Amino acid sequence: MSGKSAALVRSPDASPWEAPIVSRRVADDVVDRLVTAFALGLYVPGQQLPPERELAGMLGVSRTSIREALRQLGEDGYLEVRRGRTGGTFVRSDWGPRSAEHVRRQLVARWDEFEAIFDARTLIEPLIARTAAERRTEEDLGPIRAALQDYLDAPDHDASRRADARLHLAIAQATHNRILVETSVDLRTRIGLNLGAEPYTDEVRRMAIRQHQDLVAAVAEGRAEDASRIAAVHFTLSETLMRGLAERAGGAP
Amino acid sequence: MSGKSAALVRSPDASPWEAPIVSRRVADDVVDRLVTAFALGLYVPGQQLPPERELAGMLGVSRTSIREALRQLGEDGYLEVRRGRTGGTFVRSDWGPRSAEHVRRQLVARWDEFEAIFDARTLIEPLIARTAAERRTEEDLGPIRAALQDYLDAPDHDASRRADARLHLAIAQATHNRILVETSVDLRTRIGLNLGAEPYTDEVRRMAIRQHQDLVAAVAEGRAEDASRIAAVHFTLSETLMRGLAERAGGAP
DNA sequence: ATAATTGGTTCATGGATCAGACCATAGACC
DNA sequence: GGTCTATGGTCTGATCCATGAACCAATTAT
Repeated sequence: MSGKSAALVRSPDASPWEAPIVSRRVADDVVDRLVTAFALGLYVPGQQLPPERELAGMLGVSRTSIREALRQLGEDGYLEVRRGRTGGTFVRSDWGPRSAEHVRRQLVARWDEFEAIFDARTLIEPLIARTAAERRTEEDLGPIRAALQDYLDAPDHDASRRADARLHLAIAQATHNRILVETSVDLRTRIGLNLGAEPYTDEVRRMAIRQHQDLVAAVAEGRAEDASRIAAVHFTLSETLMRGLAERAGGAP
Repeated sequence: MSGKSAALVRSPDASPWEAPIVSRRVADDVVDRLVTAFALGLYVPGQQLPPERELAGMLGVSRTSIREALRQLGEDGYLEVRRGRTGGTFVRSDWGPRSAEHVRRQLVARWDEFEAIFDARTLIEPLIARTAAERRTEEDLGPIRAALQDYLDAPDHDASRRADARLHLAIAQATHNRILVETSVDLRTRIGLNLGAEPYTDEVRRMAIRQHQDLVAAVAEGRAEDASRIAAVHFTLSETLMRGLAERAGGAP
């Protein structure tokens, strides 16, 4: 079967089925779960994670594996542990690749991945927004508006990121399609994995607030084309910001 | 952390992060790879798989794991083995759920999954077609046209399915985005996993031929909107066929 | 007949994972 | 101040998974 046709496997190769299989360890899955939770804003910096024994029970794995996962996350600077009676594992407030050098290396190493993710996102998120506008029910609007309000009220960057994640998640869920929700979460998580945080300035925040308001209004009123267009602009802004960050960090080719 | 807000987790729930982690075995990954290869038409019924030792080398796993995977696929009736010098493992010509009863059970069990997959497909594939029409280069057109020709020349159902898979893969690759390619392949594979084969009649084939020709023309000429529209119709047809099959099998609710 | 190619089987080894026990720390609580 | 308790830190033995290698069995090319 090495005679796979050259026509079939081309440059953006779809993971050729003969690629080596890497056996994933349980701890790696735990790491992915936790990073996803962080990216979704389920844990904010400073917040305490459940005790290791409880995490083990929740995820159905041994404490050994939980500890290995926490060790990895700790190495990357995502976590901080305190011992003693009120101790525990806490999310660091400056999590993610910390030094500029670290950012640069991350970006260079994963630049291709990066391009693909952002590209896919600016294509798929408008589709999600359009579909949400077409399908949203009254019950969908509650979580969406709540997340928007939280976003407007967010006192700091972290709260803002968290509300942003919840808002886009709620919109994705308004499509009533599990696969679209998963895709959206997956893209967001991959970006979180690669970077940690988007750049953030007051001007950016003002633009994002306006876009979020417009997007929610379009979805609520069922203006599908508007929702699609606004989402396209919104995620293009996000992409531009990240590219700027990458170029300032010297990571862009 | 059980206090996750009710607003955040709703009916099409995006795999709650606390769900138990299932440790995947290597053999299961091998099974997935092989089924994907089948769904992509890389192996046609009657064709011989590489020897176990060679598969082990290709996938970077032990022969033990390969054998376990082949055992599973054999149990499900996908494979047939012959011993001796010219022996080997062969793809069965009637693979997939074989009896109508089997189909019905499959459909009932996975009906929700099913709905979501088809729904996502009719949303995402037009996006892929549109993007392919916008971005395709001259080099992309070769594989696309070759696959279309193979589809037109296909002497039987199996060859037709194989060419169909290659055609849509080639179009997805013309988007030059790895994630879109993966998504398309993933959706196709999931459908293959759930069903094995689509219904197939001469009339369906005539319609599909026309749609494929139109789709390729639209992509080749860069008519993005046309490509999107044609893809929407095409995959809606596919969905309708499957629903019909499901209802005749008594599986639809 | 013999050699070659393939699947079928067995075994020893190392690593991953688990369950459980126990230790160490530091703050709560009396 | 002393004790209790909730937490992280460490260790051990058992079990299961995956590997690599050797060898057996069947079948056919030569």
